[in-house]
Amino acid sequence: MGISLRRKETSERRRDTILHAARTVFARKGYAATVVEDIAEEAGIGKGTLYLYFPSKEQVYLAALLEDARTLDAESRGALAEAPSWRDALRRYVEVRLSYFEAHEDFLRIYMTEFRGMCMQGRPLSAELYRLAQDGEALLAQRFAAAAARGEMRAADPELAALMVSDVTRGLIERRLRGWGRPVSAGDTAFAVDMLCRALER
Amino acid sequence: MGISLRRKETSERRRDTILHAARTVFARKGYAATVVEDIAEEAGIGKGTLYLYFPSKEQVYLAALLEDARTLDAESRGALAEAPSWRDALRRYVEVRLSYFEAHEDFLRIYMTEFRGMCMQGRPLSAELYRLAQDGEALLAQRFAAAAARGEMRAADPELAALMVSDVTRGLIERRLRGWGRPVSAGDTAFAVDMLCRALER
DNA sequence: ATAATCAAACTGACTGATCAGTCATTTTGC
DNA sequence: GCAAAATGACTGATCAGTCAGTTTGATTAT
Repeated sequence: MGISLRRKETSERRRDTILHAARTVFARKGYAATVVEDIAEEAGIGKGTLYLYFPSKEQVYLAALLEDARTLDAESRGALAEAPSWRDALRRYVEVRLSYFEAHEDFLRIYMTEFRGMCMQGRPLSAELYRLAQDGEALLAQRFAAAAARGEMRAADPELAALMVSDVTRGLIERRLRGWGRPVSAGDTAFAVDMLCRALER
Repeated sequence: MGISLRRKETSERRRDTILHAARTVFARKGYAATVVEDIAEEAGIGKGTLYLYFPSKEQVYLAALLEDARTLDAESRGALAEAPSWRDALRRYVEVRLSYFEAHEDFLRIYMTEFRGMCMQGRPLSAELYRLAQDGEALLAQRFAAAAARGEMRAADPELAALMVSDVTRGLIERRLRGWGRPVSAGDTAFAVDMLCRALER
């Protein structure tokens, strides 16, 4: 019993090690160019061992994404819960996402590049990932709807408003990543938030 | 001479056939999953023949994108040139891009999925494609700057404003493509344009 | 304390499949 | 009759996933 527990611990730690390595390598080389052995090497284990923890390359990839997606979702929820007004909610939403992606550039890089592409290829990948990807927007939409109902902001289509906020945020993030085009500064973020607030003002 | 001219004509037509086929197949299966033979088959030629017209799979891919990117750029320019006010420019910009992508879903699918991913992988692909991808936004930014200088709209950062318009447009397009999430209607587009105008009003 | 045992964990050489690009040969149409 | 165009079988490289063999370390026997 004590034994099996210790076993479980080290086994989970190893799983994490693999996921961490996978994020690093996938982020650096992209999904297609990453070879499973690269991940194993980065994790300091043999290729065969990796397959004891995950059934396929794709599952490693999705698991790496999922973990981060869950954390980001939790942080988004926290930020929105604390926001007193819809303006605060909007600002926090943008800020929390920008800072999360800044602190987890690996995740960002993977998410932005391949996952979205895979999504659009229509391949059914992970129901939970799809859900998490939408939950952030849905949460913001709820806040907007409540505020609109209270007459605090423009009443038209809170859902689409949330989607717009989300799109602008994604734009800010992507532009920070991309090697070309205008890099986005902190001031730009404030400006974008301000513009979005204006658009939604009563 | 007459001969070489006719040769040139058919040769260019064949090139176009290949590009057309490539768009279809890349759009359906994605870059990685597409096999060069698929493209050749779709074009009704042998694989070897394809390599007489293009040096590599990647170059076929980029050429297919480039052609559409040029057309889209031209249409965007036309639309913006005719717009009397900055509001019209904004609306037309969104509309022309949405309708272009709607009429060329293949292009859209390729562009949205793989090209942007490749960009973010930092691989140097095609200077002209990079330029074209930015030109649309730059043009809109110019219009905004001129309008702002004339005091017709809010004077703050026309460039970032154009980026935001571009991001929202992209969001509308992507949501129309993706199999999940809220599908975007024509009314949504009008709403988004309206919101963006409000954000930029004096 | 030390050795023997054994199952679970680990490993990396191997396999089968895939595919970009080539080139010796065939076809076309002038 | 011939040069340009077209072809598709072939090659070499790559890689996901497997599995026969090795290591580890906990447990039991001496």
